[in-house]
Amino acid sequence: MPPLARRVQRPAVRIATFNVNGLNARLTALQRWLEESRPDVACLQELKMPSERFPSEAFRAAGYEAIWHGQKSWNGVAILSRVGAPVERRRVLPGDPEDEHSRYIEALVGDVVVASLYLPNGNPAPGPRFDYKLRWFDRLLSHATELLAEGKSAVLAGDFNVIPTDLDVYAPERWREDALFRPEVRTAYQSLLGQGWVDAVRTLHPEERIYTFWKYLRNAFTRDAGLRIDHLLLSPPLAERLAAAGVHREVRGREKASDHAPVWIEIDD
DNA sequence: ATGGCTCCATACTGGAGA
Repeated sequence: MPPLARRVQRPAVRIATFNVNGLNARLTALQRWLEESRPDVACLQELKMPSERFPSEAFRAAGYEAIWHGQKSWNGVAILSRVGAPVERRRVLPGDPEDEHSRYIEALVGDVVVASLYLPNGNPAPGPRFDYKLRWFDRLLSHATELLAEGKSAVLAGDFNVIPTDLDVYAPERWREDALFRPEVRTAYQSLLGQGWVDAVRTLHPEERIYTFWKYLRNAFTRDAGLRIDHLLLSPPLAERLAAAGVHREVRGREKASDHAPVWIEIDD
């Protein structure tokens, strides 16, 4: 498509992902971000609350219908939409009936398959927690293949806990042995791309240093000592319509901020 | 290798995060 033709079209759908690091602690900041940026679809991670405490009324008041999968203290994922209620397809990543972490939820929003995922952190590595991360990643690879086979517009959005390349971390050498950066997880991430999934932010900004997470410690945000670990991966039919992508960095700089910033994309109609 | 910070639990301290 020629650039001019793209420019005159109106973006039809804006999809965002945001690891809120505790929905109770973040509700006010989250509501402010929703009012300001008005994403059509927002995928949330790290709710850190039981499902029965999810503040669905607060989101409805803001114009969003939601589906969610919480659990006490840890994990928890949700999908919000203001363009029609998300129609849930699954709330568990297939492949391990023993896995009780709430790290995956998937819905149809309009004609787009939307998945909100929170991949395990995996530290310390090596060890059982890292093994769990790799097993979870294998399950994601299997399911992602099946999603692509449907041929639909689809997005895998969330906190992948993967730093894809040296460009995605402020100090690569310090992170080599970390569970977010070890070769095994980078290879798994590359396998997703190899299947045909498109990393929206990196595709539109191939050379730019873009971060989505900064530790709370040691003024990491002020020093811009960040990582890019929150991603939106698009199936080919959706990637064809990708118009813009970025990070709402300013949200990370506010009072009572999450340690992650929202990541967003715009999809042409 | 550790600690710095923030969240959650039923807590005055510890686990997890990344």
